[in-house]
Amino acid sequence: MCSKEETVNPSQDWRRLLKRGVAEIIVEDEMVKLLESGRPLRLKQGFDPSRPDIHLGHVVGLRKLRQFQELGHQVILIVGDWTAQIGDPSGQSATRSMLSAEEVRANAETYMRQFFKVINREKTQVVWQSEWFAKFGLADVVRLTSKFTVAQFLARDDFAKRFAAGRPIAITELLYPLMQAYDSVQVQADVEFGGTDQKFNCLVGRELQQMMGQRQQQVFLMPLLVGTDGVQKMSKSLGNYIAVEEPPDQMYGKVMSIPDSLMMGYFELLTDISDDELEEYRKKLSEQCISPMLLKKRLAREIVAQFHGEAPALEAEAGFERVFQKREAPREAQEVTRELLERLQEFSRRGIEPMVAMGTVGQPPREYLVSLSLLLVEAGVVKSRGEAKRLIQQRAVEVDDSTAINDDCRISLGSTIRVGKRRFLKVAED
RNA sequence: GGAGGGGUGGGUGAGUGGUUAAUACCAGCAGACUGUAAAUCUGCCGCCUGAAACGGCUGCGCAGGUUCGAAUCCUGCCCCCUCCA
Repeated sequence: MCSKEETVNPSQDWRRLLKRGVAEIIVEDEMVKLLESGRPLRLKQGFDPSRPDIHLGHVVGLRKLRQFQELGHQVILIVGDWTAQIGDPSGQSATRSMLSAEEVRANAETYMRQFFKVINREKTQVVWQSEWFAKFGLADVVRLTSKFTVAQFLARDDFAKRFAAGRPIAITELLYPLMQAYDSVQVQADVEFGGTDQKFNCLVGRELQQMMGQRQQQVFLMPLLVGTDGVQKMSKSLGNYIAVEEPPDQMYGKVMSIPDSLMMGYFELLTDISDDELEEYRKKLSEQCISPMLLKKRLAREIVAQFHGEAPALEAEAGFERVFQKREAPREAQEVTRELLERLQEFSRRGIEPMVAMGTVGQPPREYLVSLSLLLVEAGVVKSRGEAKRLIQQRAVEVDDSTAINDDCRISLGSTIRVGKRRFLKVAED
């Protein structure tokens, strides 16, 4: 590298954006030329409103978009209200059911609320696919499809695999990349952003643009974030995701639960920590002169702060330390009311002497004999009574720091009940 | 139009009349160990009653039927897949 590039120079800022946390740029040279031209670029990002939840996996790409925005480029957000009806075929086998117009609208709103937590709304243009596809006729469809062959589409990895395995590929699924490509034509995209699994679709966009006499868009592919399980890509259907709208303490906890091996990747893709610092951490980790746990706490803090702010992030950290490191009860827990206890006591009395430990005569009691399993079910922490009983048997339930041995249990006002590691109930004081 | 295969618990997938609430694996939950990491070990993993159960209920696409007894047999229906044309 020449020394010129190391100086802080606004016109060079974008060079960094092409390096960090990027899986592939097609075509990189052209991308560089575009950026050098100094013209504000039209950055296309589409989404499918059949699944409106944004998680950290999506955030990887959104952060990149945001960074380009900050250099003055324009984001075009495409609401895939038509492709939503087809269902995203990438990797998955299931054909999704069609959504009603209202559902799509509601999903789109939910999506955008989350989207703009990362993306600057001012520099974003939102367009709906129906703006052009609603006018599409069969003739248009024929024209569009006639430009491509089945063989071309079978080149796509997941189609090829399914075809080879004799598994079904719906015709509408073949339409999906075409529609996405046509979006690029409509909005005259300069760059399309997506995860590496979007490569094929984005490339179809390039081809179609060329056929329609437009300049080809560049394709910016982001690595897929590995989910909390440490194995598969983060996705809602696999349940290994951290959602953008997750409350601070949960978000913090989920980050803490990722395997150490993912930590540096998360730092790289999801935080602004400098490359130098990243390098330093990497080194220290491999030399074992930094505690992975402390480093991960920093990661969790950084991530939570991005979505909830500094103060809530620190609070989440304090809560985490309290509950999981010191094993104390959380500050706030779901409350069990006295009414519930009274009701349960009636229920479980069954011939046992009506009274156990009461308060002063004439005063309401401070302690109740209840069925613990029933209490857990009624409070909604556990699905069934059987499950609750199993948990008790497995010594997973604690009442005021002592393990509950059997189902019949004395519960006092103000008691804390813990189920497993993370479920808590607090009995009302009065 | 023809031939064949299949629909089983969150997923994959055994089971072809009775110790089958249903093998196994994955996921999940809990305990031990810990850093809510990894690895490891152990237990659980339909619902209800119960201290517990070899107690009851529901359950193998849907609806009926045969049988002392059916996920397993019969009838009808719905859905899916493959191959040939």
